[in-house]
Amino acid sequence: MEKLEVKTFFFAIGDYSRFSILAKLLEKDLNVGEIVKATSLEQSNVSHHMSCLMNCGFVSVKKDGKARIYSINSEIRPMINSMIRHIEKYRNDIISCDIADRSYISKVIK
Amino acid sequence: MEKLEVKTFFFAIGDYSRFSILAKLLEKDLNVGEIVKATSLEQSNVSHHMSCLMNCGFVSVKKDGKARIYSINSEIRPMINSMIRHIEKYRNDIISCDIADRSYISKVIK
DNA sequence: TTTATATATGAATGGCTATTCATACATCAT
DNA sequence: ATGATGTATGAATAGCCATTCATATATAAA
Repeated sequence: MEKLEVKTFFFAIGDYSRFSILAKLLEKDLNVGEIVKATSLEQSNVSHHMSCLMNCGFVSVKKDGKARIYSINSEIRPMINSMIRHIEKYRNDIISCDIADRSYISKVIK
Repeated sequence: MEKLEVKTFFFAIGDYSRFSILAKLLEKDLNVGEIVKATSLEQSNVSHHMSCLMNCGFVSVKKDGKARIYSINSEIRPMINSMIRHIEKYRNDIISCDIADRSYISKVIK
């Protein structure tokens, strides 16, 4: 396990917006407009994120008229599910951590 | 699953240095000096990371003379293991992703 | 007490990168 | 064709945060 794959893995999946998109896609396939509504992200921003998720092999896409329908790749479903379960189970522990660096995060959370 | 816990979770675990430390701690408990050797990080840097991992509940510490021996908390062992397995299994897919953003990463990897 | 070793803490900063803005491209309807 | 709608792309930037440097604290040995 070397630096490149670990950094790339967390770069792709460790961003809140991208992880949220993957979580939504666990439930059902969505086109870009639907992802925009589901996440409250801007359209161009969503497209950038989808480009990242596509190229890292986390999602697939198919055309449907003007729309592009994205679906999560089945191989990563268990991984995402286990991360979500972990975050939900240890929610309180995670939130209660009180490190200096957390101030960085707090500033960003609206 | 809300923004704060997701961001905090990935903030703590999604950093390569911290993830590497956790991976080392899966094998055996280590004091700071041993972590320094195992990861080639600087001592003060390791201490900063341990502070983060402590406060987020990922590791525990006990004194042993001048040394502080850190151990990974058993609840997160399965999670870290599954992440490592995933990264190793899909190593080629992860590495072969060719997104614009990857240039950010490539610059950093030595 | 003095010195040495192990670890922690505080401040500063350089560079990564999510987001935004502007615009281009693709498809469909009229 | 022309307009409308859905999506992608390129460039710019603001600010997060890992790392480094300097220093403090803690413990042990002499």
